[in-house]
Amino acid sequence: MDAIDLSLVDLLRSNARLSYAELARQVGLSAPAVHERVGKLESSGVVRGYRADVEPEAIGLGVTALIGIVEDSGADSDDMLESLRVLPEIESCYFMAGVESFLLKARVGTIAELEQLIVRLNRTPGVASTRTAIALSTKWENRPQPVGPSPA
Amino acid sequence: MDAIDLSLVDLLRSNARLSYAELARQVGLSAPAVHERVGKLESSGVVRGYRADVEPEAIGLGVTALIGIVEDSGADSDDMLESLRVLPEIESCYFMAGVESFLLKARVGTIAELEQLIVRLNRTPGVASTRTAIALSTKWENRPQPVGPSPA
DNA sequence: ACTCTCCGTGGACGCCATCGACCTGAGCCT
DNA sequence: AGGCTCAGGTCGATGGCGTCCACGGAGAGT
Repeated sequence: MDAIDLSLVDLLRSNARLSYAELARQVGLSAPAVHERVGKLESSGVVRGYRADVEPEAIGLGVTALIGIVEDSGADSDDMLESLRVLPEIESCYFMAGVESFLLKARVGTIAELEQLIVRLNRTPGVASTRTAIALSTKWENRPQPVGPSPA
Repeated sequence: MDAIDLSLVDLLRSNARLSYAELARQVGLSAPAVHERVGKLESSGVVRGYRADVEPEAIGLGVTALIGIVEDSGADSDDMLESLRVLPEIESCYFMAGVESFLLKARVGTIAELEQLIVRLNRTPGVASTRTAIALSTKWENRPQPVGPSPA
């Protein structure tokens, strides 16, 4: 993980479809060298994948909610995690410090679907209670913060 | 936005570096047709960009926090938004229903940096108070939920 | 029926991805 | 010091891909 790797990561975080040739020009190496470096970043797990960033409303996911979950005392967090993992609406899942053990970001199409999701969550073994906050609008999301040296 | 567009979006959400040729094979069109469709999805704003999904710890961003912000009565939300937007640590920003007008997801390297961020936030005009919850671990994040027809 | 438009196909051409062979410098052992 | 070894780079070649263009068919409107 040297400065060139950081630059590559930065470049790919801002545009994952850059060609190896273009990456090579940006960092001052040859295309095969960049190809090998990116391959290593992928297989070492630094780069987990490449995602298109899609306007959620356009694909029928206009409702965003953040849901805190309080666990039953004595509940098994791992079992709960498995129950949460199978719910596709839960896009993100954080294990938190505080009363609420988990915080979920969920995305659904309608308020009715959100209601169903909350009901399902409250029925899940180990869940003592949930607290839902609805996002009225998303100002921005997953903005990549530059981390490398300032653009080489 | 027909079924083929949805498939393309799904494919690109799970792997943004698929070639047009490969996309074409998956959806049963020719490469130029796919090229044009994806171009339209981009220029119409359905596809906002392509991001590499990077392990945050690997780039020195090991601390994730969620911060709720209560606004001063009479504060101008737009001015506040501009103040928030310039803070690179704030990866996501939602305008919420409830007492806390904004919910931020911030990522920093150390607890000390988080402290600085919180201090800065509390000094920002229009901010009445903040409430910070620290994520002990991220179980998963930005998992794309399939939305199209089941894989054609 | 004619035509306009949209959206696709097929062909062509230059660039890119990717492989293999070779080069160079750092570190280390004898 | 000399030389081995390995990591990590460049260079060159080739097959596939991206992308431009001209062309064609289906459906709607007049």
